[in-house]
Amino acid sequence: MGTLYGNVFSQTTICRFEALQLSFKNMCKLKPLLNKWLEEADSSTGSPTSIDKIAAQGRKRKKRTSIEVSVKGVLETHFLKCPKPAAQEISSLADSLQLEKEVVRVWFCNRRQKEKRMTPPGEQPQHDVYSPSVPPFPKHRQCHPAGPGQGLPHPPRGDGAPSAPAEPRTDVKNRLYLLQLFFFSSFSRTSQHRKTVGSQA
DNA sequence: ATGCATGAGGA
DNA sequence: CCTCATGCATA
Repeated sequence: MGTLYGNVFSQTTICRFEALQLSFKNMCKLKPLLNKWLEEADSSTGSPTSIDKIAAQGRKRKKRTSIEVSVKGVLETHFLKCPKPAAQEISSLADSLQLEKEVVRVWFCNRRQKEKRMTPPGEQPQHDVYSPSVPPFPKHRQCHPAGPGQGLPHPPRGDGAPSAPAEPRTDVKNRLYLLQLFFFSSFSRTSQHRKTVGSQA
């Protein structure tokens, strides 16, 4: 048992799902899985739902290179100017920062992904003319392993603009709204616990 | 909870 | 090379 989550997804994914830090598509895909877990935990029969997991790769993982804050600052600046630099730009940038080109490339990739994640709290979903069969989303919040009892999923992040939360994205509201619907229909039951996932705050 | 990384799939 | 879904490792 010392091993990880013998079950399906990693703590990372669960966490990101709950924090709404996944793409909309990804969120849709994961919802059914999470439901399975909830049922499982609910019946508490200990039925080991194993839906497989991609087999382990027999390759050594590169040691995580931690980038210094100052360097991150530089990268961030460049990202604001050009989110998708060409290979050559990456090369020179990496060179001037004394980093491997690959590291810089990956950094940009991840940065772009981050940009596309679910909108962090700050704006509330709007009432649009969508499905009339669902009540207005409550302010619920579901099982948090050790959460004292807060209703908000995540604190805001210092993204530079303290008073200008303007989102350049357009479908954000749709995403949020649909998610609320998902969660509402999914978690409006009992069950407050989930097993597996050995280490959480 | 998040940062850096891998890998599959796509132009 | 990119995007996307995911996760080991780390803060």
